[in-house]
Amino acid sequence: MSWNRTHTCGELTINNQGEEVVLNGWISTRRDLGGLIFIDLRDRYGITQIVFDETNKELHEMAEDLRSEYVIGVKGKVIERDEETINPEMPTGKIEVEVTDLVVYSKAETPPFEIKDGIPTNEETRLKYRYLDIRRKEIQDKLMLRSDVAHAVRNFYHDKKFAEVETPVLMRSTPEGARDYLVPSRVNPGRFFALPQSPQTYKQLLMVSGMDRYFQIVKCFRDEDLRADRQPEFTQIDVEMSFVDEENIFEVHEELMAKLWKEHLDIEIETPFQRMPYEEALHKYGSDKPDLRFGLEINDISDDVKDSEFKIFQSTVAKGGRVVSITVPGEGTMGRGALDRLTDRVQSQTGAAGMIFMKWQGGELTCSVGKFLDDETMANMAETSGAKEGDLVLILAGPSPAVYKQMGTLRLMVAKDFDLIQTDQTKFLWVTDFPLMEWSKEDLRYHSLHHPFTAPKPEDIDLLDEEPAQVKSRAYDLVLNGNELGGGSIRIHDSELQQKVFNVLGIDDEEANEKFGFLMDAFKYGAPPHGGIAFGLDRIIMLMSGAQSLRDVIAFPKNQRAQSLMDNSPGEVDEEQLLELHISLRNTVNK
RNA sequence: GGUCCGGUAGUUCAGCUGGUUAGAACGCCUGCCUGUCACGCAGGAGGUCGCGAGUUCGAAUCUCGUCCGGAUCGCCA
Repeated sequence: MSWNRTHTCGELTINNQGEEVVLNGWISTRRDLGGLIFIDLRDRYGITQIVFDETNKELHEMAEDLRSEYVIGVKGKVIERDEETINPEMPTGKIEVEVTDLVVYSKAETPPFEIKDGIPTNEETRLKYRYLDIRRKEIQDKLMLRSDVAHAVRNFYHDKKFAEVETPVLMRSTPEGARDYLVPSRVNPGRFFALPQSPQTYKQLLMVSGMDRYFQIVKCFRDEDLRADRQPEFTQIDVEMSFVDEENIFEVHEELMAKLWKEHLDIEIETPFQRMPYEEALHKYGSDKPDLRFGLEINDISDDVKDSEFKIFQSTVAKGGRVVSITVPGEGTMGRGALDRLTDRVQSQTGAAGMIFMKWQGGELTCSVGKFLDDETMANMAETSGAKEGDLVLILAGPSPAVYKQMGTLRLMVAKDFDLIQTDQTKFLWVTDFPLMEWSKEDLRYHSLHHPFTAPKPEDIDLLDEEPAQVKSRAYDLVLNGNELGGGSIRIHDSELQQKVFNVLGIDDEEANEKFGFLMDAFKYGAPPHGGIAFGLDRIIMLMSGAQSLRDVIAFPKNQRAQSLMDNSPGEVDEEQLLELHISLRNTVNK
């Protein structure tokens, strides 16, 4: 049984002086001065110092046995501290509680790591004892931010007349996209549910149903390899709206983002956000999620060098590739060794064949392949690159668009190396006009860039048959400081067009009908034009809180092998369970 | 699946050109201490150097294999 607390450990101030109070909490630290014992009592709300002196011998003896992380309750009186013993660092630092009664609810073993902020303990240990990790304030703060943001998001959509609708977690597996997590059906031998990669089809069906505006904060699942910013189960803010175009969706969500950043980080965000077509993002920044907090824009110097003596430049341009550059201001003094190391990194991280550099120093242009280039060519290259005296120009050559992506990676590397990123800035950006599909060399067919329900730009529909790769889509991504926060599109709401897109994607009528027949049928009964978007809530919280890893903003995350080190999942199951599910394990599985 | 980094006390790390009994800090335990808040002081316990094989008179140290963790590429509509 527990004593009813009168206050939390974060709320007593000088105004409570003289009050008899009851506190419950964990022992954070104990400072035993012999006749006097101080304890920092901790709960989610804060820390309050409690004091035991020797006026009550029995109580003092009990206090001597208290240890870190014991869970206790105390009754006592709020005392104003003497001037010289005030702790200005703590909100409760002007008072302490003089204990008159103590109960130990539960003792604690010494934890494997200290429960305090800034510990260097490796993640493996922290994940195994995640319940202890979450006792730490810096993790609790992140979970509280997440809780507050989720609350604000719900209020925001409810205020705008969105309906919060839950969609199935057990659904059918669909082709396209990420690998599904599968769930066997006991009552349907040999059949499987899939966990949703997103509630995409359901939210579109809700539009057909006339729900008009839908949102959901919903778990999604993708069975792909993990990264610091990628977990197998993650949470989306999922949205769909009827009778809208891109601008309507942008407007609502610019307001949402501005509100979140203002109310939770006290950062003013200007709206509307900048918009940039995919092609511009690729050509200027070498990325579909450009970080706009620094310059280093990419220049196309192909025309300057296509007739030069340097064979690589010549042949690259002749084969339809590009020669591109970035100019690093004031770094013309960079030494050969440093440039070689940078070249190595570029090669190993981007697959670029090599890197060429040019320096402008003392009024003279020098280039690593200068003996093949005349002065005029180098002058043109420098001019197109926007270089000035003292600058360094880095050049890559290769097939497009690969060379742009390589340059995009180099651009980020250089920005980090030379500390060019203005980290105090918050640069939201809509990237628009994505290609609808791209050719997959592996599968020898077209793949949707976004998903197969994305509407093509009306003016490009005629290109679907002849040049699918040229068709632009009505998809958009929201990017923040080089991170993809979310993406969406205006959807196809016409069953014939949908069927056509499936066909171009290599899904024949029969398969389309089998896998997506329900959606195309639905469109035959009156489908409103509609579109939507989904944001990664985990990623938003990660960026808002400055966390380095998604794992820090998820209460119970998985490690890189998609395992939970705490409960040791996934685990084996009994033969009997498998039997019920009509499943037998292949003998390639190592037991 | 590839590449890179790492694995030594409860924790974080040092030791790694092979050579006495594997060290430090924090934590933990004991004692002293009435104004601490990173309390202080004195003392103490704590190790299968991830695991296996090899080289060697001798391996934490060198080699190979393997397991584990992380970063990253592929992958992620």
